[in-house]
Amino acid sequence: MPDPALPSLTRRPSVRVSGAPAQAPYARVKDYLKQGLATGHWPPGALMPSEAELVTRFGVSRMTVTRALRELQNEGLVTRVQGLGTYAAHLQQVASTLTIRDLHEEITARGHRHHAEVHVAREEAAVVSVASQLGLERGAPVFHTLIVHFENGLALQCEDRFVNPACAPDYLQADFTQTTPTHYLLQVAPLWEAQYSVEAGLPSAREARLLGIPAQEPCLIIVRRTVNRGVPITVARLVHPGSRYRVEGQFKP
Amino acid sequence: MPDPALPSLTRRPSVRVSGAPAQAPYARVKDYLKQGLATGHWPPGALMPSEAELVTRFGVSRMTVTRALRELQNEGLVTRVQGLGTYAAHLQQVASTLTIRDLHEEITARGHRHHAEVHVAREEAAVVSVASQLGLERGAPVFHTLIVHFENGLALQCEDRFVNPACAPDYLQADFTQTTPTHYLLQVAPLWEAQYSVEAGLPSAREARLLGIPAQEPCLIIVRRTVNRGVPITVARLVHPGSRYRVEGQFKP
DNA sequence: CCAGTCTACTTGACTAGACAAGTCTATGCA
DNA sequence: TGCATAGACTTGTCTAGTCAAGTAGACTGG
Repeated sequence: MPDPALPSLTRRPSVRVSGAPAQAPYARVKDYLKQGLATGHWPPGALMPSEAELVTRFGVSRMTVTRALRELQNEGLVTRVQGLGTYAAHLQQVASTLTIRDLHEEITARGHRHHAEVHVAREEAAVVSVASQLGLERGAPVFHTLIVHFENGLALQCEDRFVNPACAPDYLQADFTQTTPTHYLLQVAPLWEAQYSVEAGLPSAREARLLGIPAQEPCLIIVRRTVNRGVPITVARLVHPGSRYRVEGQFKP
Repeated sequence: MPDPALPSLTRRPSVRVSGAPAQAPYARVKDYLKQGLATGHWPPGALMPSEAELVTRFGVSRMTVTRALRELQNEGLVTRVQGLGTYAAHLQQVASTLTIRDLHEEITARGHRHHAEVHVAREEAAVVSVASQLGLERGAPVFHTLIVHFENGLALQCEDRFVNPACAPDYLQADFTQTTPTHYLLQVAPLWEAQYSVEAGLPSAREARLLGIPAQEPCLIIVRRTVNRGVPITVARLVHPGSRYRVEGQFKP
């Protein structure tokens, strides 16, 4: 396979000529490969240059080339197999990502006012569905909160949450008009793993009433389960009026 | 700050005793730090051990420690500042991620059958909204496809897509009953950047008819805009019946 | 013809140094 | 007192080499 154009083969320890940005060598190698991938010079599945080739081509040490390739691998742009070589990744298999942020942070970042109404905050006996998701016995005590979050006085989220008491024994003592459960739980137990599901659906009658929306309004429903070091912490159902809330994100390889 | 328990200070080049997994040194350092973060030994914002400290503590070279720390940094678990040190990250500021996959891949991965109905596939003059998103003049020619995707005979997605002809001049020649537009476009121009928005809403009358659902059924609506090397490629509106489709994902630091 | 072995090439991981550059503190001078 | 500067400490990046381990193809003996 021939090579894409090399960007100036001048070497010597990244000399900063006048106001030039002076890119680090590993970044130069990385950009060279990235550009070849972007232009289709190496179509998905193609064998890319070996480390040794890049070493001689760029006149850098192998560690430098290795770093560039490892970062491309972490970004999902290439696949590396020991003994075989480096291959251009099948990008269509690369999953894109969406961002979900903490609600309080999101609202204040917009320069808006956030407040919360606490409707339920008590200990309950776990029903089967909750118990199984939190890894508890049926009937075991769990903490239950039902909080409605407002942005500039308009209901944005109805947060129905169950918490494993073993992970946050003082959960119910927190003042959830001042801090969000997410924020509190992250302080008590750092987040280690979370599973999400996002769907569109109708709110329950109670949720519609709490959110102040018609029962037929489509809602964006996020169910989130958080696990810390193998121990389930919390399960939450977050219901948002479809007309007021959307999730946005971007994907950059 | 005192130190979390060290996992066996025995060194010497990772000797594989019997069937032990023999963890790589950089992974041992990484796990040590990860565990300290998980147990709250270094709460968010705390100053963590310097590279020099870890070098003497683990008896490895600085490159090894650097790699462990750089990977933790890429995972968003620590923040590093030149001249200052390494700090435990404020996890609550870390955005979680959701995964969106190519529909055809998703359906076949479930072992189900995928087929598509092409309702529109033609060149049109761009209206203002489309032109601005694709970076074209109003009235410029754009390719427009409207395709409904089925999983085991049940409509799952209504895909309304506009494509920049400059990026994929032969787009309309493709057989979209055999390949998805996403798949085709990824072959023509590798994906470099994408912006998403996910919301719950009602389908248009036409969308409801094409999907075979009532006009009042809540739908998960994803709007995706893809850009390759600064040039907009395509804008798509993907409408999914809320009762049949959800987006799932997980977040692992 | 087949099975085993050998070799060349590849990535994976590491070492022990080096220099650069950013941040803070303590010191000394005007 | 106020300011400049010199260290000490930190991360960022690089070099030139080493050994280990996985893969594929060629070569050889039965």
